[in-house]
Amino acid sequence: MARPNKRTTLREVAEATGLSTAAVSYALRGKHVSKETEERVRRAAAELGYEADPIARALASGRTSTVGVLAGDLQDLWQQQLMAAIGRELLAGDRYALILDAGGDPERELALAKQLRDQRVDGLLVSPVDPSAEGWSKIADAVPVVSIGDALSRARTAGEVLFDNRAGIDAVLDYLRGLGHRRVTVLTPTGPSTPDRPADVYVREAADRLGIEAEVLPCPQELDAATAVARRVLANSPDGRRPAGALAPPTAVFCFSDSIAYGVYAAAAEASLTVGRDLSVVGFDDHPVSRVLTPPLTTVDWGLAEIAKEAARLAVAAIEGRRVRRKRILCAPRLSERGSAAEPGRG
Amino acid sequence: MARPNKRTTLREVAEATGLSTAAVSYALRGKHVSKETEERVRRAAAELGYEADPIARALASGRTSTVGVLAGDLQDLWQQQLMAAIGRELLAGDRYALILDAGGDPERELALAKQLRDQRVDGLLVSPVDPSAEGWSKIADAVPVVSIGDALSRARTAGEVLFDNRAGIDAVLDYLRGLGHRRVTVLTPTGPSTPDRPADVYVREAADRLGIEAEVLPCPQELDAATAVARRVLANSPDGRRPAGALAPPTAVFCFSDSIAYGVYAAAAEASLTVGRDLSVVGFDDHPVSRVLTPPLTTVDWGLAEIAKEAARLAVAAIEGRRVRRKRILCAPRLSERGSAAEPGRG
DNA sequence: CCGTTTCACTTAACCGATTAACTTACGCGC
DNA sequence: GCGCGTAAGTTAATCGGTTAAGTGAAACGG
Repeated sequence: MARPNKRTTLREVAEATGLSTAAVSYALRGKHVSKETEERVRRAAAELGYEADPIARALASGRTSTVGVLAGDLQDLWQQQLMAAIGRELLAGDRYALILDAGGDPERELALAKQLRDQRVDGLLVSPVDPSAEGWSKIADAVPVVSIGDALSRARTAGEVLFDNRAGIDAVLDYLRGLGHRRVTVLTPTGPSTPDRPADVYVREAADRLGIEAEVLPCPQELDAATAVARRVLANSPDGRRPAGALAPPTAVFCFSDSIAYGVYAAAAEASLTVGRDLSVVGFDDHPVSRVLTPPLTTVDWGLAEIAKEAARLAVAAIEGRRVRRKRILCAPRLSERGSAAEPGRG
Repeated sequence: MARPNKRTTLREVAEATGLSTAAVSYALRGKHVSKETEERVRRAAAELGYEADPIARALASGRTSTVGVLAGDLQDLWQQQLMAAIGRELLAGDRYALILDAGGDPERELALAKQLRDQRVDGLLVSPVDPSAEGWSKIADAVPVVSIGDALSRARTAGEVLFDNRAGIDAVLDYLRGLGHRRVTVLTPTGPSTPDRPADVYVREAADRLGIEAEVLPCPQELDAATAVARRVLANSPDGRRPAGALAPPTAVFCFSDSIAYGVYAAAAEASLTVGRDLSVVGFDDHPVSRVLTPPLTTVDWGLAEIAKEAARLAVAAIEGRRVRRKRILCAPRLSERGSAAEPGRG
């Protein structure tokens, strides 16, 4: 009524009740005031439509009941799923999730993380582009950080939700080997900061152990780019049109993300190869759409819902200052065997 | 060096340079101070590693160089794409996009919008669950709001990016009719607040005009739920197993979103129907994955990149107080004709 | 009956900036 | 030499809360 387009402030509630601003502030947060006063204040606040200004509160108290969620690359379908799941999980716990996208740029990633820290997010969840960056350390000192997918090697984080990549790789390669494949191309995501990806090492180890000839190639997540890479992989393909000096054609492609696998599907279609018969494809995320492809993509399910739940739990625990049994959650892979991988046909 | 884990404040820079905090504040923002002083201040600030506290700044100035992006439902694949695109667009313009997810809940949507307004986002982009809600009005009075997909009927927004649904519906139904379809099921997204969707009306009008028998059914976006609905639609399907009293089976399904179409693909596969031969399916978003399906999904392309660009442009213009020629952008549909729709086979 | 808690508030400092209003000093025209 | 405009800073209020420290009165133990 009073001033149009102006919010009611704490002071106004104080004047309305004849109390001090401090009393009102305490009352609204249920701290050492009499039952009656609290009730009186609540009533007045409701009447005036008072709602605390989060910015002022953040400045004074240093807290915001807000959690930052930083995606390394929101273009990636799987990260989209992850962010959605985390957001929902946090919302269920009455905290606002602010989702930011680093767009795959390590510098931007740190800049955004700092921005969030400065905005006083109570906690920060990251699916990092560059987990080994120096900068994480200072950030993790100022706000509890939970990382997902990769451990932040130089920071003391509040928790980590990691994937047992070794087990996942073993499972997939075992499976392919069991089907009879001996020549597998492995497409791993290109990352700016990955001089010697542990995943690559695992692949080689597993391949050696199983007697599989594995060719590891970096591949972008984005569909068109992935398709282009896949085209090159299939160029030296079963029908014999293979350039001199090219590697032998793979009978199976193991993709480190389902979006990469989609690129392979697209390239296979162009080359008139039938996935699941002429070419086996295995993914690594279990994106919902993977079930709809023809044939449905055989992939690795890491339990997205639980990942989100665990990550949120770790963050909330850290925010509330609770200790937690295990700061490091290791997700186990479950192979979702569907139709896209089969025995190699003609080699 | 001085105090560990404590940021340098404006005051400290002031003391270091022997100036007042006001002078430093002005200097850092290049306002009426001498060149030399400005230089001196910059140097000192850099030396002390000073960075302005965004919260304090927001409280004092009311601005944040931050834009809120509110997704009605981040579970929806298309909105995921949209959010990613918008985030990237804004980042390119040096503004941070804070993405929030309302989870399809209209009340939560407004609560989050208020939260963002209170956090002093400079602008707000919304892909609304409930565009007709009262609450938008107060929010749009406090911060420039650009809505995407639906106009906020009760608010004075800073801009709108809408889809020419009528044209899209006409294009699709025209196309299906041209192929020979006379019996089409239309799956529109379930929305909590849609008592009489204009889209439904358009469909009926177009169907009447074209002599098509259209059955409009609400359908959730989420894959499993959509599959369930699609199963029911196909239950009374070409092979004759149709329950007594059921509607005649459609020869084509027109889905108001690609994710719904994915559900139809899944249900069709279960029923051993070949999409593009036994059943025609058309989508409405052009999600990247749609190209990878077998057959590739015929769908409507609205130009996601341009939508994001226009929305960001409108928001930025409003934030900077610039006037803009057209506040209302109407996106034209482009039918991406691929393999999922064909002439009806045996009916 | 006195000293000590405890309760229920109040006072006032503080968070870290921005910004309106005021002060100085200098240069300039006449 | 005087008044005036302007450039370059300073002072202090303000944004809207939180919170440590203080105060006065009632309750309580001995």
